[in-house]
This record gives sequence, C-alpha cells and structure tokens, in this order.
Amino acid sequence: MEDTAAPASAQEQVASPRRAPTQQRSRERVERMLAAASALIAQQGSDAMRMGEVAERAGVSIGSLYQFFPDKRAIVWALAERYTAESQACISSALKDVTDAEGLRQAFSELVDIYYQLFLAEPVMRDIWSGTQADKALRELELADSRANAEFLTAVLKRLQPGADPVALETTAFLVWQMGEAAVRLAISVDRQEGDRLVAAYKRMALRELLEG
Amino acid sequence: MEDTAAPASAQEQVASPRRAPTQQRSRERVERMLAAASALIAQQGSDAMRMGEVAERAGVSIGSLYQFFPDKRAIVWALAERYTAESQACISSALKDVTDAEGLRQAFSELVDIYYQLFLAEPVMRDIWSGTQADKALRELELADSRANAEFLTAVLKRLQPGADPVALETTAFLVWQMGEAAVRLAISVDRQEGDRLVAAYKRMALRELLEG
DNA sequence: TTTGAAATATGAGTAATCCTCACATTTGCA
DNA sequence: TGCAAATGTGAGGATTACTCATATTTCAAA
Repeated sequence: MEDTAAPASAQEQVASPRRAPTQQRSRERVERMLAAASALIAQQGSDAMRMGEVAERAGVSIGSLYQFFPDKRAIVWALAERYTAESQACISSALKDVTDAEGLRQAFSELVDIYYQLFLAEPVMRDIWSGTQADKALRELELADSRANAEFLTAVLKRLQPGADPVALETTAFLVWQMGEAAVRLAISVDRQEGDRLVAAYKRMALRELLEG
Repeated sequence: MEDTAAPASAQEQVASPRRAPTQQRSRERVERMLAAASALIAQQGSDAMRMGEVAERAGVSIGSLYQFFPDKRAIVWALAERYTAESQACISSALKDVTDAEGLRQAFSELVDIYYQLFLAEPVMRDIWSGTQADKALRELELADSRANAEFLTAVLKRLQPGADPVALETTAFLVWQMGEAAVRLAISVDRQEGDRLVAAYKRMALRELLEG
C-alpha cells in the first residue's frame, strides 16, 4: 500500500476496477475474465479459485487480470454486483405497486420464489454470499444492500399501516428481509424437498409478521 | 497428504488435533496457543490471523503449533467447539422441562438473550461463525450442529402440539432456530439500539410461529 | 538410578499463491 | 504517419501456511 490516499467509499475500496476498459477489445477480455471466474467459482468455490487459473481460462495473462481488477476480491465482487443490481430492479418493480394486503401477499411470495430459484440456479450466488461473510468490507456492503432492499418493503408497510410506529415497521421489514436471505441460503444447502418446505414455512412466517404487524 | 486413510468423520477431518496433548506441559502450551489465537481473532479476524503470530504470542515455535493442530482451520474450530458445547448444554437444560406455552415463551426468550449476550461479549464467536461460512466442511458441521440444537425445540413442539404433523414441526423448529442465529448475527453487526430492537422483533415473530403453529 | 522409547520442541526450508513492474504491443487520433 | 494513451505480458518479489530432520524432555520399567 504505497499510496495513502483514502478511498472515496467502501464501494470503491473493494469493487472499483483498477482501470475501466475503454476499448472494445479490453471490454471483451474483461468479460472473458469474469466468465472464467464464474465458471471456476461454480466448480470449486471462490476461495479455491486461483488467479492463474482465471487468467489461463480466459486466455489472458496474469498481468491483464490485474490491469482491470485490483485484487481477487474485486473479481468476486464484480460478479456479485451484477446479481444484486438485477435483484434490486426486480424487488423494486415487484413491490412498487402494492397497495393492499392481498397484493403484498402475492408480490412477496413471488419475490421469495425468484430469490430461491436464482440461488438454486446460480452456484456462484451461493458461494459469493457465503464467501463474502469472511470479509469485513464486503459484509458491510452486503448489509447496506440488504438495508436498501428492505426499504422497499418498509415503504409498502407504511402504506398499508399508516398509523403504526415507523421505526417498528422499519425494524420488521429489515428483519424479515434478512431472515429471507438466511432462509434461502439455508434452503439451498439442504436437499431440495426440505428446502422447499423451509421456504414455504418462511413465507408463512414472514407474511404473518408483515400483514398482522 | 501422504496417508490415504479416509477420515472417520467430517468432525475428525477438520477438528481433530494432529496429536492429543497427554503431558501437563503440552496441555498448558495448547491452552496458550488457543488463548493467543483467540486474542488475535478478536483483534483482526480469523482470516488475518497469522500462524506465526499465534506461535509467537503463545511463546512456542511454529512447529509446536502444528504438533497439535493439523492446520489453521483446526485452531479456529477448536475455539468454536468450546462455545458450541457450552451453548448446547445451555439449550438442552433450558428446553428440557418445558411443558406448556408459557414455559416455552419464557425459556425461548431467555435462550435468545443468552445467545445475543454471548455474541455481543465474544468477538471471537462472531468471527468464527461468519468465517466458517467460507469453508464447506465447517459450514456443514455448523449446519449439523444447528440441526441438533433445533431438535430440542422440535421435541418441545411435539409435546405441546401432539396432533400436528411431525415433519411440519421439524421444519418450523429448524427454520426458527436458523432465523435466530441469523438474527443474532445481524443484531451484533448493527448498533446496539437497533440490535436490541431486532432481537425483540425476532422473539415476537418466532414465538408466534412456535405457539400458534 | 539408569535407560530408552515415546512425547514434545524447534525453526530453517518448501511450496503455493497473490500481486508487481519494467517493458512490449496495439489502438485511436491529430 | 507519428505518437501518446491504453493495453498486454510473464518472470519474479513477497507473503504465508505448512513440513521435516533433528534436538530435547518426560516417564516408567529395569
């Protein structure tokens, strides 16, 4: 760490490419690097992923890898960002127009299913969101992300229960959201049948909390 | 890995000392190693913990460390085991004699508080239970542990609701238990005030699920 | 007390791996 | 065409988990 300039944000600290690819050629190469990393993570997990392997599989030199990613975490994080951006859009659109209890019931149920399917289908997701736990900076980012997502839920609750204590609603939404993430992670780490049961049980539990205060 | 003998269990694979200390002298030294590791983990996290530092702080050579711990994970795991054994005993005794709803309400509430306090007071706990997530073998062990703990809860539920579907009760207990672990981990990673609110909200949510099916 | 085998202690050395950097090549534009 | 910026390269530096040949200590049987 030669340069002592403080990073502008945690985001920049862990996620920003060392240098953004501006040319078509390099953009394609960065894509290949990410694809290679994704495949290797799916196979063996991000911890076992070797930078040399990523470079080889992407058909680039190790130096090129570091041209665009400051370190190993940055690659993992770049992959994670794609999924979270996707999720966030999904969450926002699903909850935006909810105005009554039945609407919430439906939207929430769909949302959980989508998350569950996403984690089931993408081994990278699972690895990333457990792997990041070990890393303080990434854990904080994940928390911030989760908080942001929970706010969509808070907004709905405030609409449905205008009289209720806002802080209580925020707490409920945040907790329910985090429980959901935990439930899905749990569900994908047991066999499919039990996973389905757990997700269903979570839905019941969460909806009761959301609807009945 | 020269010896190809299959480990007797996952437990042994990650946790067993390379060699159990039999003499008083070595038992004391192992204690010092664990104390040193604990202090370093509390300071910087288990990932940043260096084996050389542990040895130096314990006043032993690096070789001695590896005399009793097959690898870095084993040290972390040895620390974790102490806490989990302690917890398990606590859980068992708290839930053993529950026979009615009010008893469950009280015992469960106390249990959650104890967990919360334990995580608040022991930075090592927090680190360990997030750090292990990155490791497949440890994650599975943690899951097995959690399942075992949840069984105490299942037993209570079966007693309170003899007519209910046993599989459903097991699912509920396991889910509620896992949610509790997630809630506590969440609570300690935000400020104290919000943490308290989250734990309280979790208690309400969990108890409703446990008592009203 | 003697003795020798098992237990324990040591730390320089090995291997694996992340990441750097000095230099080569390519691209796009004036 | 020329040139500066962007991009590409891979041998090598630095760190660190872990090994192993060897030295020392313990303890119980002779």
